Amino acid sequence: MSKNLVLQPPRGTRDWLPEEAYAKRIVSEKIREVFESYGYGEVITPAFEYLDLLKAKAGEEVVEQIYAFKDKAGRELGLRFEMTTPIARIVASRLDLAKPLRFYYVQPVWRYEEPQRGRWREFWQAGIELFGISEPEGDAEVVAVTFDALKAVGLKDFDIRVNDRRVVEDLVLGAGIPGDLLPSALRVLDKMDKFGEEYVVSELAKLGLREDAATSLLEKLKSGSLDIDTSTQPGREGLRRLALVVDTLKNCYGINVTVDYAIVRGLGYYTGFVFEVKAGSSEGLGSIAGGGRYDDLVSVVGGPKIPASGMAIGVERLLEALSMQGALKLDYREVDVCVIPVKKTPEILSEAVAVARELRVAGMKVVLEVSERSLSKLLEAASKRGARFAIILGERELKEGVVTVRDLYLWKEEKVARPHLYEYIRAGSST
RNA sequence: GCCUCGGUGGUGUAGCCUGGGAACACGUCGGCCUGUGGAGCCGAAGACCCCGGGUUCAAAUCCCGGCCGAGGCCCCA
Repeated sequence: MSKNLVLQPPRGTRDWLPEEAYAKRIVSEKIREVFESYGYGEVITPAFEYLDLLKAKAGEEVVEQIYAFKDKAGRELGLRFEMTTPIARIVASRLDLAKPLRFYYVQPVWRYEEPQRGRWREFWQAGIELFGISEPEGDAEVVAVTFDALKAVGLKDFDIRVNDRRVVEDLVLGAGIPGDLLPSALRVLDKMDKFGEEYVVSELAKLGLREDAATSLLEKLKSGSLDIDTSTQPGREGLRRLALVVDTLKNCYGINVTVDYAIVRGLGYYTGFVFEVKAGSSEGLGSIAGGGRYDDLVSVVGGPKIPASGMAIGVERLLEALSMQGALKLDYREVDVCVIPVKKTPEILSEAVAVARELRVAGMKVVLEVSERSLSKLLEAASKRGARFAIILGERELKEGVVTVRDLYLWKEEKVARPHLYEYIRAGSST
């Protein structure tokens, strides 16, 4: 063994110890239940894909974040940086599957970025994709699933912000910004919350927008009103659909969302509706979840044009937000019962194994203590590990056909006849 | 790509400014106590103070370079 090995996990990755892994699993399971309750089915795809596929519809910036490599046969591959493109591949290639399709996943993805709070190079996404529904009601369903999933895990005061790209684009172009500067303008507008109106106006001036035009543009954007003037056909369409999504959510699902024209979202494949979720009291974490409509992706990947809408929850961010809110209360216990043979004679040991097996079969977590330490040390260890009971087994017990059950919480112990052991422990566990 | 901070036993830290004995907590192991004192007390093991160079009689400490990490900007889950 070399002494020089780096024992930390690589930058941007992490280990999950039992308690953390448990929290992640519980949260993931609650999310899955919500996804499945809406009729979504799980899909699992490879960690790596052909590089060309991943590049197909990603912005240039995202392409640079792909972990790319060649396999031994020279194939150009890359680790998936999100799940939507791989799933679009499935949909594009499996035209035999009847639409609409409802898929979900809980999987790790990889991006070569500079790590920060809530930003990892390997992270988990839990998301859904809805293919074959072009109506705004599909977008509303996606938002509703997101809402229910976040509620199910106990996230408090989160805010869902919705937008349609075409509306902002319409307004920005209408204000007089040339088409080629649109991306820069959108980026500037996104800074509204962070740097304030004055900053945005001055930045827009650099893009050639007069101050009064910029101010009136900001007025419209800030209003979050669905009753604004649009100048283009796509803009009108976007506005109409956005209003429908908001209405459906409010009137049918009872979910209130905020219209925020600054939400644009980075991934290049969104074609209209977009949304984002941020949680209260989790500043600096970025968005917990996000999604939108991507009607072109399946065709870009080589399939027919199939409308689609989807979203992803950042599992690590969700966990961190939950723990910041103090909403991550889990009763984690690794061990329920510790079986301690006093001496390791064959008779005692086989009785200990039998006792442990009996309780394990009944669904309890049982450690059979086999290390050579004094009884008091072993009791101490069992207690620290969080076990509720210690079962002490030696010659005396064997002779009498009983076991000594020590309640490590109540500091009591009692001899219990073998046939009543499980009953005794089960009764004690629930107090 | 830019910026800030950091790297000291297994883990988390103090010490660094104002250079000279490497400390504390937890953890581990043991003794008091070879079938029940989970507490407590006592003890032990465990660190070439990230690497390399420089300054100095003397460097964990000051200086330079590198490597690694955590955050911020950008962007994003």
